[in-house]
Amino acid sequence: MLLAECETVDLACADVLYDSGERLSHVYFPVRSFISLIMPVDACSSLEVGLVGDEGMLGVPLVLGVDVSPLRAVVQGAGSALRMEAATFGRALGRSDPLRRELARYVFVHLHQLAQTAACTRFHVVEARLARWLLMTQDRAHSSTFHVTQEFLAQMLGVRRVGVTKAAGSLQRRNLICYRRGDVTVIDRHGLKAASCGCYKADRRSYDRILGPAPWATGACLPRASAMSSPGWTATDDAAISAKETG
Amino acid sequence: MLLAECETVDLACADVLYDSGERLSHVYFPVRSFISLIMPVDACSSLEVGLVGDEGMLGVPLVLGVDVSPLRAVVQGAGSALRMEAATFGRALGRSDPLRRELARYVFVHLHQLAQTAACTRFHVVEARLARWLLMTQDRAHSSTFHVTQEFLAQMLGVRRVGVTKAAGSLQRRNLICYRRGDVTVIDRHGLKAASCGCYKADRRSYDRILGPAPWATGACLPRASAMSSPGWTATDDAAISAKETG
DNA sequence: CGCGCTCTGTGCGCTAGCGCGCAGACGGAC
DNA sequence: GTCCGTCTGCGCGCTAGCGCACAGAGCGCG
Repeated sequence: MLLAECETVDLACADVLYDSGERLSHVYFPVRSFISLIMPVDACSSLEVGLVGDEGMLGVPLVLGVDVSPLRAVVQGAGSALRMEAATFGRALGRSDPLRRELARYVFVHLHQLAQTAACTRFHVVEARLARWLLMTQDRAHSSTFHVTQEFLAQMLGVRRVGVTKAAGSLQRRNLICYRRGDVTVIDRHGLKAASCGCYKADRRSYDRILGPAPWATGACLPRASAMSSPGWTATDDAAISAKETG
Repeated sequence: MLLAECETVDLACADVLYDSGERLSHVYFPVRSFISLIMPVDACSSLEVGLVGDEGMLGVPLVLGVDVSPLRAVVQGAGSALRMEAATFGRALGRSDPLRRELARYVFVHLHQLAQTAACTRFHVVEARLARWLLMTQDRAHSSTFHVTQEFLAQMLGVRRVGVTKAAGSLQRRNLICYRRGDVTVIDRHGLKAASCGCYKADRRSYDRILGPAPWATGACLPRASAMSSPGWTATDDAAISAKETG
């Protein structure tokens, strides 16, 4: 029902869907794309505080009845997404109690992730944070290979590029990833988890607990999050990834 | 209407209203007390990610339909608060659309504050963060003097006690505050703002924009936030503080 | 009055990460 | 093949904050 009022759009890498302080014109439901939520702090520093893929939605403030975003939304993985006018979304929200309830739960997960990120950013070393970031991205890219430059990563983690170079080099030497000119491949997902801080697992646990099986954990259509996620992703990759999740 | 279903409780300093992962039995509306929201990361480190006084409420997850809290809530300023059973609160929420809308806006502000804190914690030096913290606390204590040890502050800011000692010493030498065995007095609020990072002002702007005049900005009963705040606080201090806010 | 607890201040060696600048490596465009 | 832009790797000096340990200062309590 919700999908009927959406239009499909293709998002290109580095597109800015909205900037900090801007009005939200649409909500987005990524299908194969995924998007970074970035908190700018001054002209040259910023920090990623959230990552949205087909497990979530972009436009949390609209769920809360506010039409400006404190965060910048930057497309990090190109691909398709469904989107809906803010006003249409507001009406849909008003009509459907279950939708409102489901999205409220998603807001909670987002909130939890924010708090987790705040603490993680404060206490954990770059290498562990990088490992966490790679795992999160892999989940949303539904692929163990994706494109991301160290410069971009540095912006996300709020560190210097050199810091990323060192951390990535270390992970590569330990045969956990392979990094070649912007193309990362996760080789040893299990090892990467061990190298990451507990924050990755904490995020996942929170999501699964509140919203049930996520796109990365099941091959079937999501029973509870169906309103938020979208059909169209292939189950094969996810299942392959999930099979390794036992660690 | 909401107040009728609340009971008044007295909160003592260092009371833990709920711990991370615990079920939320009540929501709280601080009257003269204020409460720190803390994200524990491991046994010995934690980070304050929110502060709730009479301008807000404790129990955001319940607004979102989730009954566990990812955060620990510790009473930081002793005093009275109104509280309400989680179930009763849920019913009230279901009955009143305006209440739900108002609280959703508060959740948004909380969310914004979380993101702000994440970035602040990453980029700003201890001294600036301390200044921000003191200003936030002064707002909620409705007094320029309050009790807080450096040890506690260190926990909140996620740094060593020594770091706080140095930062507080610096602020004191600059005649912005007076620190004597756990009793802090803000002497020069304006100067303290200058010494703090922009995050304090950003928080305030966000609150005022979304929820309108807060208890710290007006002597009248809040027109929009009345469901969340409570009568009983004296306007004099706030007015006195507000008078200096022009900076 | 003196004991003991709590809170603050300091010193020292260490590390992670910063700012800057530069060199090499890869790869697409012409 | 050559050129040039992009991406990665490294060196160097520096700072903020860490871990640890200890000294003094205020204050309540017996």
